[in-house]
Amino acid sequence: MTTSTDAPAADAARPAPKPLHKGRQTRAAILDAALALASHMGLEGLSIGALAEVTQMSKSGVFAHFGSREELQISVIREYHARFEEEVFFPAIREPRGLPRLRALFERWIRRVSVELDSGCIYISGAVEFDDRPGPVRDALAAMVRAWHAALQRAIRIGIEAGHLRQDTDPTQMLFELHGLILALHHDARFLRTPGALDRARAGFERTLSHYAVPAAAAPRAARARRATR
Amino acid sequence: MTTSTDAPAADAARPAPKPLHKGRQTRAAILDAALALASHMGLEGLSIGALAEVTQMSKSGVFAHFGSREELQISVIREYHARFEEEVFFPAIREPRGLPRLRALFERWIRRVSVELDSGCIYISGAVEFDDRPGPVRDALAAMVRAWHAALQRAIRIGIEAGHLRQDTDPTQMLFELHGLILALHHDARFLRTPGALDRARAGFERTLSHYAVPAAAAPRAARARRATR
DNA sequence: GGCAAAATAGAACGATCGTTCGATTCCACG
DNA sequence: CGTGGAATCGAACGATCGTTCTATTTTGCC
Repeated sequence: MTTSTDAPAADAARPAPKPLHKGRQTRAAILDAALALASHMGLEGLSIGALAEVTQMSKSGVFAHFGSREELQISVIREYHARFEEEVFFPAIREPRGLPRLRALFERWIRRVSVELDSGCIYISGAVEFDDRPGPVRDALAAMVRAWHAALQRAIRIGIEAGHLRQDTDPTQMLFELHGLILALHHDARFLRTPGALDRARAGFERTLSHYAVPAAAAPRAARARRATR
Repeated sequence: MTTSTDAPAADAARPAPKPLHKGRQTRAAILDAALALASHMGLEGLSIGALAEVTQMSKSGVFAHFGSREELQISVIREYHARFEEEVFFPAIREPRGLPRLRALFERWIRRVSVELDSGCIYISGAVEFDDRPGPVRDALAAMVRAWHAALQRAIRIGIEAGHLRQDTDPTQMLFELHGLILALHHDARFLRTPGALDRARAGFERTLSHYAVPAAAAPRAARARRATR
């Protein structure tokens, strides 16, 4: 019932602040399955019955860990957020301030979104599912997305302070455009299955950078920086 | 494209004036309600019961017009496609070839997506809902989206031929970036409810154009007066 | 106006959903 | 080792889903 199929001894090595009762353990396993299921069927497609089948438990056994379907959905969102931080944010934030950090953030973001074998991005699918559905789930989801966007804007602002980005860069506008590239990648790769979408997202990033980045040490008003490819 | 059920015996005359039986009439009314419902709840959120309630009919009465829920969903997609053509494509295609036409296409696209009181874009929500759900609905949806994208690429290619866009423009890449702006607009306006998203999409379009459009000097016929960055 | 056909209503079905509740099994700790 | 509390099960509930079937109403046409 642990995340790894049947290797009971491997769990001991994990650094455990929590006493790691039996309950926590299976709760984590359920959440793991729920995350995989939600990324394929969407947050609204999450059903306790299907979750019980996957985890080899009874419906009520699964249910007892969350108390309601809504709470389960919110837990899934929080878990996704934690993993997103772990895989995208934390590694990238260790890069040097400015352009390198921004590059790392975008590259890892791209990778997280484009994996089709694994989960689709719950931030993206959830945004569409709940854009007309008020409630706690939507609130939780929006809070996470806003936090991530705020982190990106911070990285952009640092890039401006560091002199890597043009002084007149509007962080909100730049984030809007980068976010668009991610969404287009998600659309083309996962829905249309268009090959090469990943490279197009990268090319779009470079093209965006070619506008917002300072060429060398020029004044911000010299808008005609013609960099030869790449 | 009479793939199946709905045409009784008049298969031969497709563009014939519809006799407008009572059946067609109510079918159109149902489809109208279905479109409104699907744009709020998603294509998967479409339920025949709710549809019957809205149209003041019995469930089986609604059902009889489509034969299955899948066929209803596909009908909704086709109806949305028709309206999309009517509101976005046809008016824009009457603009002069090249940049003016491309501008009109994007501006109308933006407007169609950003109306929050009315329907959300089924192309966008459907793409997320069905990116992991093979079947006829996904196929129909993908076909419509691809047709729309093909039309946009055609407009971009014409822009290149007309000398309005740079000769080395990659239409697929440019479309990818424009599509990203639309998706970001949809996300920010409908989910995050961020004010000013519409203007950011327009600004993104101009910034994209400032890269792909030929500078005023090289245009064969005084392409466009270059404004000095607002 | 009458009549076949089309359109719609009504009831019922099996399935699945989230949720509740009481019984039962398991685990941790004294 | 035993026991109390946590964890889990099993069955059942009401609701809603898509779908089917049989009546009943309505419509279009001669």
